Parts: sequence; structure tokens; C-alpha cells
Amino acid sequence: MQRLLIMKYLLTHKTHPTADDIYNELSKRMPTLSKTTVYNTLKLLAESKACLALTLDEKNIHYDGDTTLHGHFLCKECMTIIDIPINEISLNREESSDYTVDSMEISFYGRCSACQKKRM
Amino acid sequence: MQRLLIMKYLLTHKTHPTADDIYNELSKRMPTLSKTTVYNTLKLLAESKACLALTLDEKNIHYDGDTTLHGHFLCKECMTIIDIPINEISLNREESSDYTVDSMEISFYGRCSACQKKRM
DNA sequence: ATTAAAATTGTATTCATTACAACTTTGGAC
DNA sequence: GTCCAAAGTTGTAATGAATACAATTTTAAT
Ligand SMILES: [Mn+2]
Ligand SMILES: [Mn+2]
Ligand SMILES: [Zn+2]
Ligand SMILES: [Zn+2]
Repeated sequence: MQRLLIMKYLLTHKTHPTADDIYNELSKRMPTLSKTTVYNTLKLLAESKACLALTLDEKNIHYDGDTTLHGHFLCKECMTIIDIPINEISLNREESSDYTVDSMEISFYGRCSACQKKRM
Repeated sequence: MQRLLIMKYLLTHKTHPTADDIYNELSKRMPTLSKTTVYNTLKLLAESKACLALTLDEKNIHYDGDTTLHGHFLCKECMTIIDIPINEISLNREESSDYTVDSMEISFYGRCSACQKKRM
């Protein structure tokens, strides 16, 4: 049950929340919820590819219910993450290097427009 | 002095070492080296864009002296990181979204060829 | 030689994440 | 319905990379 609520939260919020974010939100309505459950569930979901585990923020893992190909922009000032559409990415796949890619992450870093304005 | 040695280490090793890796290597020849110095220096170098701080491994920050455009592949079994040439990446930059990108990271995850062979 | 700034060090602390063991719920067999 | 094992959930303790902090040493300019 908890798992379903966590998955539902990911699918209905485009905010790229951390485990802690989700715990804080869901525990309002489900006071018995355990933080461990949130951490365990998010790990499971990411391993089964039901969601993405983003590592672009070195401090926290952010989760994303949107598993379609897209990149992310992290504002280093306010730490907000926004989606970035990716049209195409082409890379030199050497014939000999027969590793298997089963996921990818494309991240951009900088300052968002809001934080840029604040600076002036 | 320590800073120079750390920078030199990054430029002469393509292994994407962690702060701890570098500390362990350099402290062999420089027993007075402090782990704090390594952490501080790598942070400085990355902030000044003299090197890259890779976040693809959620457990540790890996550093890279090669600041040219390229991606990385992390083997989730042996945690080895290898360079991936990137030819091109095209994204929909909307006119209105005037954020500034000052760095990027492109990461691939899977199993390297060595680990795949081991599995059979 | 003085001295302030920069660099380095060692220790203590933080805090996101995981390990672990206990407890509860679920769902199928009978 | 009862029984029971597997799956799910919980709370607490432990982990460990990274940082804060204050003290010490080195550097370099006057
Ligand atoms: Mn996203
Ligand atoms: Mn590299
Ligand atoms: Zn911002
Ligand atoms: Zn491998």
C-alpha cells in the first residue's frame, strides 16, 4: 500500500523529489509511514525501472516518475531541477566495446533565470 | 604544493579517482598529506573548472582532469568508469528559458564487457 | 626580520543512506 | 474460517563520504 502511494506520488509530481521530500509529504496523511519504507521503495522502483534515480545533485538522490528520454538542469543556487528536452544524442559506439547500456542520465548545471535576476 | 600534486595526479591518471583514491595514492609518497587537503583542493579545482566533479556514482564524487566534452559509462557491477566519446547532443533550448548552462554531465549505466563475461 | 595572507593539517561533526531485526499484513492452501 | 509462509512495513542503530572548524605551518611581500 505504501509502495503504491509512493509510486503515485512520483507520477503526479514533476518536482524530482528526494526520499525525504516524499516522506515529509506523505507522512502528513499517513502518520505511521516509515522513512525506511520510503527509501527502500524508491530503491526498488528505480531498480525495476519504474522510475529514475537522478544523481546530478551530489547531496541527495532525486527521483523522477517520468522515464522518457529527457535531461535535467540543476540550478546551483536554488537547487531547483527542471526538465530539459533532448532531441538527439549521438556517440561513437566502438564495435569492440560490448558493454550494455541500460540507462542514462544527462545533466546540465548553472543558474536558473529566477536566480540570475536576483543577482542584479 | 599539495594542490599541484593533486592537479598533476588528475592530469596523469584517466581513472576518475575519488578524493579517497587520490589521498591513498599520494600519501604513500607524502605521508603528511591530509585527507582534508585533498577534499578541499578537489572542490576548489572543480569550482574553478580546472577539473570535473562527476556525480554519476551516488556513493562518491569522482574527479576527472579531462575537461573536454565526453560522457562516462559506469559499470554497476565493478563500478569502473570509462570514457564515452560524444559526437553531438541536440536539445530544444526554448527561447524564454534564459538559464545559463556552465557545465554538463552525460552518464551511461550498465555492465562492462568484463563483468558480462563473468556472468556466464 | 616582520607579518599578514594563503595553504595545510587533525579532529569533530553532519546527515543522507543503509543494515538489521522485529513486527504486521497479505493471500493462498486446506 | 484457520494456518502459515512470504511480502511488506517499521524503528533504531550504524555507516561513511563530505564538511566545519580551529590550530598550525608555509609563503611571499615589505
Ligand atoms: Mn525529469
Ligand atoms: Mn572522463
Ligand atoms: Zn535558481
Ligand atoms: Zn564491470
